[in-house]
Amino acid sequence: MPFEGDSIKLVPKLRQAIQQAFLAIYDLPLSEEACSLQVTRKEFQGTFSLPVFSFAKRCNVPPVELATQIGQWLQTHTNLIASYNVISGFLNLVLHDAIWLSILTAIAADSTYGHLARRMRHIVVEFSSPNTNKPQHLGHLRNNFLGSSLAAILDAAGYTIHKVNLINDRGIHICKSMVAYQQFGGDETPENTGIKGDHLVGKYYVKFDQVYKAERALMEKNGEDATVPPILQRAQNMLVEWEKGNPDVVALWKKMNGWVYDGFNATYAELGITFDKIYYESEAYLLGKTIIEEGLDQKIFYKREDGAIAVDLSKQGLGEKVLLRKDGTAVYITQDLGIADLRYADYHFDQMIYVVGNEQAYHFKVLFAIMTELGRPYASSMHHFPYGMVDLPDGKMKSREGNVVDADNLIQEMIDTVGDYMKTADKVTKCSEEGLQKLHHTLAIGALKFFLLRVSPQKKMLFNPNESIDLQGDTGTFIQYTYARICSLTRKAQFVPKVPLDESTSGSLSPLEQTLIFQLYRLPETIEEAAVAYMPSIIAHYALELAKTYNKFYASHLILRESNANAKAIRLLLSFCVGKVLKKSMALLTIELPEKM
RNA sequence: GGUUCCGUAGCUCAAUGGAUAGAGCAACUGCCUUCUAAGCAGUAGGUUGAAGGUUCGAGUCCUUCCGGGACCA
Repeated sequence: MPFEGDSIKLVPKLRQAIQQAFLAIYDLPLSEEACSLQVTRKEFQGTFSLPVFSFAKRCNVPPVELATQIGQWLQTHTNLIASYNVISGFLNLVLHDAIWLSILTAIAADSTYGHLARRMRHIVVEFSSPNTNKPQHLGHLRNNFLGSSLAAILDAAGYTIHKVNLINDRGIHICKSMVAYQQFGGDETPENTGIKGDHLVGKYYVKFDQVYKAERALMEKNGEDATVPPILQRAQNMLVEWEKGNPDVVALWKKMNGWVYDGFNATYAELGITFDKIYYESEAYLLGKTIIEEGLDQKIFYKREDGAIAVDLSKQGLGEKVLLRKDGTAVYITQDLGIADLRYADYHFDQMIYVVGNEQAYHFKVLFAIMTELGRPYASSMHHFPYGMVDLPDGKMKSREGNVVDADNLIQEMIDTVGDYMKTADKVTKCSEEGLQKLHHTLAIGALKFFLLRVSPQKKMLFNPNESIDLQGDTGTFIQYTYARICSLTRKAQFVPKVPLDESTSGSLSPLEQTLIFQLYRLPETIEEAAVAYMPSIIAHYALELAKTYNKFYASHLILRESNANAKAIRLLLSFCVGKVLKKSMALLTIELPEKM
């Protein structure tokens, strides 16, 4: 549990004390590792617990007796423990209030609390990576949020982060919407239709699929070979023309991609998603092709009889993988090879993280295996961060069939939901019309982000479009509300953090106050844990727990109206710190907190 | 067929190998003349997919099976 910036060194001190106790009483030397403390369950009194079963066995002393002796020793030989209790082999430790108060003041005084010591390591996080043939949907939202949150968490954990986006702007799927637009689009533009650019292009991607299916059905009915219907043939031809640089094709491609970028940028802006650099596959697929030449020269790759270039990864259990089609066009992985080299040249990263859905796990195993075969020094630094799909009640989303929860629509629906809720629940927030719009937006985006981030990344999750995302219970809104409450208190008290507290400030803390300070104390270790596990959900649950405890505290303690000046000062400072830590935690999830709501 | 991820309350999700498996939603009962009721307190809800194994202790680790998803042929 120890972490950088723990000025109190509470846990290390406790562990050392436990080591000393075992040595003094049982002449048993223990590593600090062995003295691992856990958090006391809330039904028992105490903060830290030491399970003594394994020690009892080694010392040949009954667990309860051993726990009692250690507890006794700690109480008399250290200034940390106020009391202890032993329940069936667990030694529960209650700390002195003075310890808690010194921790509280240390947290209040630490302007960078929640930032771990810098490590001289660069991490590139790639996320979002949309295709330019359709607008973004709910699945992209999970990706965007996971990627930006992971980047924020790793940044707080001390790494230097580079957020990059890789736009899939070329390839057969892009040609499909281009072909359909060419054939059916007339002179439609985002301007003359009023349709957002990415949605307009997406419309033709769906159109392509409809025509393709109709053509197939007709050919099958006529007993013809239906593997390549005319519209697909046109798309394949277009891809070849594009790679040749046919001016008309390139012009169309540029025009349609431009529309999509305008649309994407609007969505990113709405969500507060930013990147340090954007890569385009169209700029790297040729580099990928030169790497394929390199692999051929080194006999790592080979040319198949049908003319396709492939690599044999059967000894890694991955089978044969095609790297270049028989017509010479690049496949998905061709460009990833090029991009990898390009990015290493740009950043010399110590770690490269791909935030991509778990359905592409095989793809990344292959990519990393190839980079290893090619002897790239950074091959072992590349990691796939897989996350589960967002499913709908009736199954998977399918863009081609238009069966998707569109990101832009969902955002707007959430904003409307917030507005409706405030109207029907008669929530009045005193602010300008502009401020109200901003509030609706903050609450809507916050609820959406939290909904998607509180679930463990690797698990698939379910979204029911018929039920709007809750604004009550374990939600982002709950945390935003808690924060707004705290701001209201500190505003009314005209509170300015005063650290250290007056010498006279002491007094006993309630169990809830102790718990709150302990939870505040756990922020850095929680960040560390989330960074190691790549799990924003850990931060989400931490923030929820903190907000829950605070609301219990708020309901059961007087703060502004407390007559005891010491207690009031402590509770205000505690509230201030909870607000500060909530804000920091939510920032790690890229969620904003309103000061009033 | 092979690889891999998952399976916990009616639903959505938690639980560094630790104590009586926890929250929220939905249902029900209380609490606003007092610091924001988007809140708080309470009731009810479980054979952690199944069976073995490892050990002081398994939802968690191992094996097999069942069920679901994804990927690779």
